[in-house]
Amino acid sequence: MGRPRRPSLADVAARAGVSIGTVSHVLNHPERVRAATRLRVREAIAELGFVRNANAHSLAGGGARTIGLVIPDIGNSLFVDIARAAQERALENRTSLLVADSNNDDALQDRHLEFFASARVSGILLAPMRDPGIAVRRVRRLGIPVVLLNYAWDDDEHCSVVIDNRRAGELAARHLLELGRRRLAFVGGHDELQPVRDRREGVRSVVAASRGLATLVEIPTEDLVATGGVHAAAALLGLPDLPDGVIAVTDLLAMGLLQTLVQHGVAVPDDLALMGSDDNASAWGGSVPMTSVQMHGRALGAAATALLTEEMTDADHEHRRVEVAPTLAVRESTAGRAPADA
Amino acid sequence: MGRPRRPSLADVAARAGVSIGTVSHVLNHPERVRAATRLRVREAIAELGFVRNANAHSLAGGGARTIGLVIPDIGNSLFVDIARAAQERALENRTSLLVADSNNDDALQDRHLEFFASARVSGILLAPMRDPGIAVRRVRRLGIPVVLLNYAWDDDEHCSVVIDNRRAGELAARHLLELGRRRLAFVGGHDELQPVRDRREGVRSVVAASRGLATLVEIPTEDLVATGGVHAAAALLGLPDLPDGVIAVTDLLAMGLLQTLVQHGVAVPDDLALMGSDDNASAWGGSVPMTSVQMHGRALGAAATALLTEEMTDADHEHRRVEVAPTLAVRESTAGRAPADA
DNA sequence: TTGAAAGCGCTAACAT
DNA sequence: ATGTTAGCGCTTTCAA
Repeated sequence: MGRPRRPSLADVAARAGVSIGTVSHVLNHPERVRAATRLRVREAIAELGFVRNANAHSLAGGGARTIGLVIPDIGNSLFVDIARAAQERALENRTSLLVADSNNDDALQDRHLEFFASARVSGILLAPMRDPGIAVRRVRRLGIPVVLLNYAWDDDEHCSVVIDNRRAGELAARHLLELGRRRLAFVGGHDELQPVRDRREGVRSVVAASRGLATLVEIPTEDLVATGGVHAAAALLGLPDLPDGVIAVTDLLAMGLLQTLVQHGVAVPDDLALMGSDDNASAWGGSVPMTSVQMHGRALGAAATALLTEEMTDADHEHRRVEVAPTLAVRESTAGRAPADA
Repeated sequence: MGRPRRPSLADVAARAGVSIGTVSHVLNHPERVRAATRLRVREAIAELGFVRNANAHSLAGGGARTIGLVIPDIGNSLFVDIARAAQERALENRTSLLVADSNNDDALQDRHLEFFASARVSGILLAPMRDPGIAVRRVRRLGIPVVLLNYAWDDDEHCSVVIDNRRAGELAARHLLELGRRRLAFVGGHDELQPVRDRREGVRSVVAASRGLATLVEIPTEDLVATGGVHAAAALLGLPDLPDGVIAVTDLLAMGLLQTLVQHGVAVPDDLALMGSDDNASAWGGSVPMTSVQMHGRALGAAATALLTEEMTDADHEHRRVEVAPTLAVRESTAGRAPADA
């Protein structure tokens, strides 16, 4: 009892019979210490179970080697992909990646930002659902680099990596038109969400360009997961004329649609071609593999981390915006059996 | 230019015309400060964009109010559920939840543990895939409480919250037997993974108890996601006698199986009843909703956080083990249309 | 090669 | 109610 918890540098130094400065050296500049001493110190560290206090380390000027990632939804595979790739890139630079989920809550997002800021992380990756507003400015004022992910925000204060969501919508609509579908529907979300808005714009523009060849009906949903799809399917079925080509703004939504439509005897893709976007890893596991617009989350995460790393290290860094192009993954839900899958 | 970055308490104090101690007080014990002064200080804080340095805060003895969660796979919905519930509970106590994904890599898991230890977080939730070994002991020696999630480790040094995986296996096997299935198959994973082992034991015990009524074939897979299921389906189809009841150790695996089996003309559930476990949110979105053993990740996460919080605050804390009972969610993949779904 | 000492930004006594 | 000051554990000159 009473044995000092949390051994400090001083404890290690005492045990190894050296000064505290020497211990610090074997931690940070081992080459400046004689091999024998180094060994002795390392033994003391092991025996004491010493773990360097990162707070003191950081306070005293040691580099932070931590980056924070703030995502709106840890259940969304796009952000999972982003996180995975970001972590891989971060580890290559010997830095840790911490993930904070803001659960689509702006206040929580701000809390997380503030937290990372107060922890003085070396950089932040932020994937906001809405305008991150002043919170992100606060962070920047502290000199902590922030890279915006998946959100187009026009100012030149930070780098950003975005998906061309408009193009995603265009790809989807064009695909259905090429399959001969004419009565299109766009299912998804509220206007408040930029990616939803952009994808819908893309769809609209293609339909508009068809000069009356195709029609478009838009069905908003409360959420972007399977439940929303189930409700939207009911709305579709209530239409006087069932669409023959449906674009869901997320794969989960498409899954919910699929399930309900099939239960009501609608043949997919014969009666109705259905597609999602995001290329959710789980979406292609169903019995009708889902056509989707791939968003390349891994590319997003990797690019963002690269930008952040550059900003963290290069003194003369110029803010840039990287666009990741979506691509089409054609599967059974639009193309039928024997699809030209990737 | 050269205006001092990262305003400190001293800067705020100077700007507000008070002492540094006063500023600290408005941060930590606002009631001890006259309203007018408080206001002045808060204005200075806002104008300067001051964000308290958590490192210094923690160093000087301020509570950490952070808990770290280490999970093996951020793509697994069980851990996503755990993380969500843990975050909710943590927020109720005004503490932040940081997630680190160890990507099924023991070395990375240790790194994350070490990181949280060095950051002197107030507690750690650890969901290990294998024996966390000495790394977790290191953390404990620092006096940081650790709660083990989803892993039964017999020692009395920490609390743990576990799923009764054996029971999960039993539930699954019993369900299939009750449906009249006799030729069972268990698909999934290597022996190295405790949850897999336990679930299989549960299945075996039920089959054994049937006294020859039922048979069981076991099919290992390389991974626990859809790909593994696709391969396993091939193995199933190659069997002299196709099983009529298949238990996949994860839902993703079951999804892969389903897709491939259906493509080969096997009717689910008529020819073959198929079920998974974990109750992956996305699994029930397919056109054949998947029967699954629900693992109640949210309950796990909530219980673990509660235990951790207790250990963090109560001086006289007794380590406990909480068991969360799995339950059956019967859906179409075993019961056919009009299932008795929850 | 090693030791001594001055902070880093903050909290919490203790004074006033 | 507010100011002063001694650390917290570490890094980093600077001296020895």
